[in-house]
Amino acid sequence: MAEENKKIAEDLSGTGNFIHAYIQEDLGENLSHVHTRFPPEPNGYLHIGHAKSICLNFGLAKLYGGKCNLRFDDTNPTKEDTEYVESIEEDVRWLGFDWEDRLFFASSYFDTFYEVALKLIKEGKAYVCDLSAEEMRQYRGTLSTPGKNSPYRDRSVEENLDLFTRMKNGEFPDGSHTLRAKIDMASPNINMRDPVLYRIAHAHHHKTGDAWCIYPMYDFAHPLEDVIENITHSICTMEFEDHRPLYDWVVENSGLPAKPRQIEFARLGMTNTVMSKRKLRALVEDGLVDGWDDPRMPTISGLRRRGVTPEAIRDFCEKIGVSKANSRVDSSLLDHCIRDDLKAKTPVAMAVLRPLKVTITNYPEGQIEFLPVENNPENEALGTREVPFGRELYIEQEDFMEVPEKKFFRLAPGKEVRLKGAYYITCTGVIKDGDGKITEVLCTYDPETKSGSGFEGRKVKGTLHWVCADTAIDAEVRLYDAMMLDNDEDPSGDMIMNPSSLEVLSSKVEPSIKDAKGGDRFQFMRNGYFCVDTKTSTPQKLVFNRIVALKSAYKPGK
RNA sequence: UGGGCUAUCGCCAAGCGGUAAGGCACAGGACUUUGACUCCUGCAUUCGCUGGUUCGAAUCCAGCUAGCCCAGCCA
Repeated sequence: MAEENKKIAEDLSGTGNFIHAYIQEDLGENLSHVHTRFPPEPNGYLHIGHAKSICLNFGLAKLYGGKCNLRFDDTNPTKEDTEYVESIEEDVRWLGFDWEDRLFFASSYFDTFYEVALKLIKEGKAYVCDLSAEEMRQYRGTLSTPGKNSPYRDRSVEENLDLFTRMKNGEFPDGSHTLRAKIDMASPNINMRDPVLYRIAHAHHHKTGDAWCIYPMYDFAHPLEDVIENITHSICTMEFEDHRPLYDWVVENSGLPAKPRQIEFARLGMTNTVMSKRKLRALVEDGLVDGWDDPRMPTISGLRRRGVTPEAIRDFCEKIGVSKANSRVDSSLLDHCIRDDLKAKTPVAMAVLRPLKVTITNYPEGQIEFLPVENNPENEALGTREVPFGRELYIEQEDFMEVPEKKFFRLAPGKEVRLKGAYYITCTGVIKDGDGKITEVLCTYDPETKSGSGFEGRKVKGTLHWVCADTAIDAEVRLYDAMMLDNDEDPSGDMIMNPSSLEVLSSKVEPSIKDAKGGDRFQFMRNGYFCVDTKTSTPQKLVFNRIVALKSAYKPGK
């Protein structure tokens, strides 16, 4: 086994982040396997920051031939709910990870936690404290001054055992007593100043019901959970770095054999969005977004509904790397990963987001012809389809300029462009309404230039997408922009919702996609990637979410 | 002002004493029936600062500076 481990370590030497170095160091010594865990508290929905942790934990386990558990850290019943455990399971599974038969709940270890607490009391390492929350804060001292011992610190083992048992039996009200570790009230690390191990909470737990009225604190429960599950590497975020001495203290004094190693990494920050559970919940509760799965949300469910693939998210998590430095990843990297994943596997269709009517004056009235168009030029396996063409069409409003600016090589009076898969057309005039607004563009087409005919007579600079007016179907298209804009904060320091984060359009799409189902993805040529909304789209009225726009080198007005 | 952590290109991020990987972004160019994709090219004589050790330092040492985290009976 040791040889195998060395082999793995050698194969991986030089790979990426600092965690590998730690693991390889451990593999070289006494570790015969790698066992990690993803331990969310079921008090909210998962977001892309959690995806980073999920990819890290499951990824490391897979890389080293080990295992990764899904464990709910449900030690605070007042904030948790089964709604969240269900959504978390769904999200982790959707992301493509498998915890097999290792789905655990901290709450199922409550008996063991209690036993360890008893052991600590008997060894004089824990005591029941009667200080109120306010008093305890006073006794704790400050960042720069030591705390002082609780007057209850030297109770006898017998008294502590009696009191703790009565706490468990429900004889005391919330807040009246706590069980504390006896460590060092003068420690420069505040976490070591006799931390609370258990508190009283007469609350209903989503798993254990009313069986308990005392609940363990994170600092006591988490290391024990890791020990019980034989976790070798307990990976968490940077803010727990100061807790590591306490983590090790609990492990050491638990009397249990496993010795997990806690490793901290920097949580994900991203531009133009917020990642804090508190702020995301506020957006949902204030009705600023359409729930946790609003397509603008950085939640896994929001990204899923928007049409982002798990592959793209995994690729993103790999590309951002893992380190201990505070960072804020540019959201354009996520956009890139999304496009990169979708470009070859998504069929292309034509949709005109903001329609402008075009009449081909020399094309026979009433005639419709079907033109073959490839579904994805990069992926022949996706085949071709027949797209109807007629005298009346729609093109994109932004593809026409009555007075073209320099470098505008789309349609303009007297200019010729290609209609994708169809013909060259030349603009011969415009029709305006009473306000001078252009309502229709008049063109002629050249039959000789038919797509696929091999016409080489002349080149044209622009190729436009279009849709046949008679056969087009109406669709609602939702364009999303950044949910939050960086540097746009209110006085409280919170970011403000971007007022143009959602734009709803009445669009025209080609008839070939009329049977699209919720979750189906398309590239709308020259526009971006879109996904049929799973919540609101109906066969009568298709609704598309824009997943991400295409890149564009065209800079209007430049 | 106590303790912990971090500092390498606009944004991420490798690097672990032998003379600055990669990705994103950006800028040019080629190609193009998507101004997309793809392909080229460019993009840190320099690693928070200052000293020191060394033939040689982003890497070692010392001192400074800046940012983040910790005073929940939250996780």
